[in-house]
Formats: sequence, C-alpha cells, structure tokens
Amino acid sequence: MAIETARRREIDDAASSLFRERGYAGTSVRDIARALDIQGASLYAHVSSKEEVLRSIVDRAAAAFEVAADRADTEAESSTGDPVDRLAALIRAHVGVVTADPELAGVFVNEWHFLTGDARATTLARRDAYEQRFRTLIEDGVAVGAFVPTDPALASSFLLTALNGLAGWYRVDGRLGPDRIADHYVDLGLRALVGNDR
Amino acid sequence: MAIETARRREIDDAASSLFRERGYAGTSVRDIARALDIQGASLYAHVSSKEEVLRSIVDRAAAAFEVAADRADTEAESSTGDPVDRLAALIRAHVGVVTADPELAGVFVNEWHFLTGDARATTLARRDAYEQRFRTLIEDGVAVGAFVPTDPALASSFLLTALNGLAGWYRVDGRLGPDRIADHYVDLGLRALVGNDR
DNA sequence: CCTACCGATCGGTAGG
DNA sequence: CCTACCGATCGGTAGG
Repeated sequence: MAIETARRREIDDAASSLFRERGYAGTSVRDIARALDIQGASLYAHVSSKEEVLRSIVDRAAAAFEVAADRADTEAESSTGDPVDRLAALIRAHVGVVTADPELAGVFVNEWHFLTGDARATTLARRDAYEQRFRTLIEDGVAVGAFVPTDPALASSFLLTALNGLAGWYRVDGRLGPDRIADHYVDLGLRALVGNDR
Repeated sequence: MAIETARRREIDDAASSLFRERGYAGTSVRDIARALDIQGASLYAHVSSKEEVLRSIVDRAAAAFEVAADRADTEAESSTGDPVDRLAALIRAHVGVVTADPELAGVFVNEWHFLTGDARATTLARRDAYEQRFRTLIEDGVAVGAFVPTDPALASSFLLTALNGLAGWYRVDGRLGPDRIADHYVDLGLRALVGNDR
C-alpha cells in the first residue's frame, strides 16, 4: 500500500479530474502540478512517476467498487437471497460509487489500460472478478427462473457498460440526484432481465 | 468534404486501430506512419494535421450512424409506426454499425472530445441529435403507453451507453457474431423499456 | 514519399 | 518544494 499523506491525496484528486477530462495520455505532469500551484518537478517529491498516480487512483476506485459490492451482496443475500434483490443491490451499489466520486470512477473505467506491467495485469484481474459478480448472479437468476433466459456474459456486459457509462455523463449539479438515478438504473437494469412487470 | 484517395483511407484505417487501442493522445503521428511503413513526416503529404485524421474518422463514423438510423427509421415506421418496432430497428442499426467497424465506432465514441474548434462543436451537435432520436422515440413510446413510464433522457443515456460500450469490447473473432449480439441487445434494450413479457 | 531539421514539450533527475 | 537541467519525443515544415 502506498504512503498516504494529505498532499498525496490532493495530487490524486487533481489528477483524477484532469485524467477524466483530457485522458491520462493527454494530461502532462505539469498540468497536474499547475492545478496544485507547484512546479512540475516538485510533484516528484511526492510521487515516483506519472503512472504511479494513475495506479493510486485506479487502486482506490477498484477498492471502492469491491467494498460497495461486498456490502450490497451481504445485505441483500442475508435478507432474501432473491437474485432480483441481489442484482438491485449490486446496481445501486455501483451507481452509488460512481455518483459519490465520478472523477475516480471515470478514470477507473476509461484510463486503466494505460497501466503497464503488474499493475495492469492486477487491475485487469480485479475488473474481471468484478464483472464476474454480475455474470454469476445473472446465471443464478436465469437458472432459478428469476430472470429471463438470456446470455449471462452478454447481459452482464450490456448492464455493466450502461452503469459505467454513467461515469462519463454524470455531473454533480445535474438534473437528477444520485438516488433518483440509482432508482431508475435499478428499474431499467432489472426490467431488462426480469421481463414481466412487477 | 475531404479529398478521398485510397492512401488517405489506409491512413484512417491504421489510425482508427491505433486510436482505439492507445487513444488519440497516446498515439503519435509516427506510430501511424510506422503502421503504413512510411516516415512520420511523409504522412503530411496526405494529411494536414493529426487532428485532421481524427476529424475524418469521426465524420465518417457519425455519417454511418446517421445513415443506418435513417434507414432503420424509415423502414420500421413505414411498416407499423409502433415505437417498439422502431426502437428495435434503431438498436439493431446501431449494433450493426459498431460490429461492422468497431475501430471506427470506438474512436467516434471515445476519442471525439480531442477535436477542437468547429469540428468539436459540430460533432457534439451531431451526437446530441443522434441521442435525440432515442430520447424522442422513448418519449413517444411512453406517451402512447408502449413503454413503461420512465425518464426518457435517463433511459436513452442508459441505453445508448450500453450500445456504445459494445464498441469497447466487441472483437471480430468473438464468441457471438454480429447478428446474435444484435438480437440480444434488442431483447435487453426493449425489455428494459417495455416491462411486460411479449 | 524521403532526408534533414525545427521549436516545444514530454517525463524525470540532481542538488539544494 | 525550487531552480536548473537532461535526453527523448512530440507535431510539423522545408526542400527536394
């Protein structure tokens, strides 16, 4: 785990915002420094490389999604175990992470592939595992007849890209707040899989 | 309209592939040239700037989506006028464009914001107009009771980001072919909006 | 389409 | 966190 000072976190936050707007490759180390009112070279007092900043952001985002999904799953499963409720909780958790920090989520979704080496491989594995939660849940739901018979891999890709798309267009001062968006996304996502009106 | 020679098109194709993989900012002019086995500077015999290449790709992609949507709309409307059928045709058209040229579509979806000036403004307007097709169709469908009462702007964002997400993960040699994917995406998209099983 | 070259900017280091 | 600096690479031009 990286050392985490207040300044270090300010760097991540400034970088998240820039990476989301202009992309990782389109953002220079000096752009990040300028946002913090320091010299470009001064950034290296806190950070060993530009990629380390991306790594830090992506790691924190991945953890946020995983923690939210873990909590959603235990809560929903302990209450009913119904695949419909569990998927609803998972969708709500995902939307919650995105709306709580759209910069963080946006970088995780769109910029992770600029990572190299182990960080890239590890991130890919975490992304796969996260998507697997959706896929397995859909498989289970189809198996017990809670969901319409559909291709679980395709359905989870459809759903997850829709949820991730939110990280691209969500604005804090938008027309709909996080809860209203979550409600609608749960409705849309479940209806796509459940088929009959509930 | 730009001059279109065979070589010019090869440049676009090589660039599309690179832009989709590494992003516009992460791809150098020399990367594109290398893919064509020429010198970096030689590219400027065919092209006035790196951004012009992006502009050309984005314009062609935008036109492909518009043409496909126009055709889908006239065909579906002339047959029934049913919002469900019209949306099905629109989804199928969109998936068709993406699977026919995922590089072209991927660059349009993810790299258009690197455009500047008029090209950026024009592209933004075309994207808005395209999304408006979905939104209006959903509004109409809700109004006549063909779709579940839902927020049309949110529903169209949900749907369109799911469709665009396909440009990120679709591979020509993947498990499912274009038609199967289109079938499933139509099912998922319609079910999300129609609510009761058909 | 090539060679030769341009100024600007890139990520990063040295030494304080 | 700063100044001063590094080699490499960037998009692009001149002249053939």
